[in-house]
Amino acid sequence: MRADPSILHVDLDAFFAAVEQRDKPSLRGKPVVVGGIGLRGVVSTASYEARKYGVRSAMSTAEARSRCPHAAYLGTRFEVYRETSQAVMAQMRALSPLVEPLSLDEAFVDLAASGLRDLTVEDVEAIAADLKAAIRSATGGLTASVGAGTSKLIAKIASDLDKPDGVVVVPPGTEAEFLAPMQVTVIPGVGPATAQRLSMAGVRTVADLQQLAEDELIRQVGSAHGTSLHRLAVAADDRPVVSDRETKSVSVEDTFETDLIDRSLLSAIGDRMAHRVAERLQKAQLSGRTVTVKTRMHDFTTHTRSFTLAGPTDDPRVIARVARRLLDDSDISGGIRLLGVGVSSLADWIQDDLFTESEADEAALELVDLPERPRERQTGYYPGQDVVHSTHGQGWVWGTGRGLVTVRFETAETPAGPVRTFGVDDPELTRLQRVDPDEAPDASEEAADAPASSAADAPASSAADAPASSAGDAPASSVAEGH
DNA sequence: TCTGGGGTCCTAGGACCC
DNA sequence: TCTGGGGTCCTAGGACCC
Repeated sequence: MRADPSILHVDLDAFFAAVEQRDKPSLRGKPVVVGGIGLRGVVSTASYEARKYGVRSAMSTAEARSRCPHAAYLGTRFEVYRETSQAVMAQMRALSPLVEPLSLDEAFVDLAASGLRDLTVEDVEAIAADLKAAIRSATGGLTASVGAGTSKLIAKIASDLDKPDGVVVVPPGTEAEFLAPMQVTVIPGVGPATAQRLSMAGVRTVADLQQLAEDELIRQVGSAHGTSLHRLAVAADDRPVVSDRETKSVSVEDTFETDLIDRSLLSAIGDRMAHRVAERLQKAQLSGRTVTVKTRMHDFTTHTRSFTLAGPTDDPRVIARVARRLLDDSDISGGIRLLGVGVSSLADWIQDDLFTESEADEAALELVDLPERPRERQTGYYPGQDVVHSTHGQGWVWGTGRGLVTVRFETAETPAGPVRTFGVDDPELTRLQRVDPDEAPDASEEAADAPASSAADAPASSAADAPASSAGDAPASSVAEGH
């Protein structure tokens, strides 16, 4: 823990609504609500005038309308908010090179990184006032609230205490007593579920939390959360300010005005979402291995289905086909209110780097053209030279056409003895690679051990639990086009 | 008046490997 | 005929944040 209050938390006041009021003078001084304006919309930001009527973030727009019918209801204009946010972040970076944005309207600034030493409370108050003025002039009049202290936790909580347009600097050494009288929910990470559990243990304020033994806390809320809460309760927080945090996932989702039940319509929507995700991956020079489809039922229960590819991709067709298959595996009877497509397990290099541009890989791997494309859930035994090195947890990558498929081998017991079978598991990859069977020792063993058997008479049983293939509707050759 | 869209992190079970 | 423990990866779900 540092000795001076050199961590700032800057929070723009009612950001989206303030930008709208800045750009439309007629809205100034009036209640403004920004967010989803459709039937199922929710409020992103309410101006302070609208908050007087009880309108809050995350409230359904329908409820907001009933509380404040005369407010202006506006959809979001993210491009404008992003632009304005960048202007604000630039002001912070002029103050210190170490700025950690948390969202468009919030960031930590570490003053220690700019070489400032032995800052007093008064020093920091002056710096905060200057920063607020700089933000105001750079944004055409937006106000910010600033909190400062010896840690992120204290700075973050402090910025909330004098909103809007305030500055609160917590003197070093007073942190634990500063927190003690507050509700536990002021600690970021303590939401309704955790608060409920804590309250059952008699904990409502941070002072209560300070009294609770760590092992008891861990029993209530789990290991990771318990350990960190036990420390945060006494303001023990040495988390550094980190700029440039890595993106972990990219996703697109949409809530429909009415629940949708038509599979072909949902598939088409999923395709478009996959393309938007791919576009954003490409723009960010990212690619990922895990494709996830999210569905939300009429009763708001939410399900995810995911599939991890052998290698990362940013190809819209690959993402779309995996998503389509995952959606096919999802229960949508009764209709769904939301569909989402996401990609995670991100790499900061793209598929082509791995599969076609790596000299080292070229030596061991070669593209293989095979005469037939896979039939759906094809089963059978194939000799060693067609079995290629596994890049997937289970099974083998085996080539067909110009696509790359992952097949899962399993042993099925038949009256004639054990037979190796496989299910086409993943026709979504875009490259076929083959290695010398000698370099895939398990593969050649399989080839030597398994009795020969044609595709026709091998049982499909064990292949049936592999995810359904969409090879039938997607010739593998088309998958590879464009590479 | 029902509950957005974009994320992050954690947990838990099963498979698999050593 | 029984019995390990640890580590990693994958999948699904949940809490939380702005």
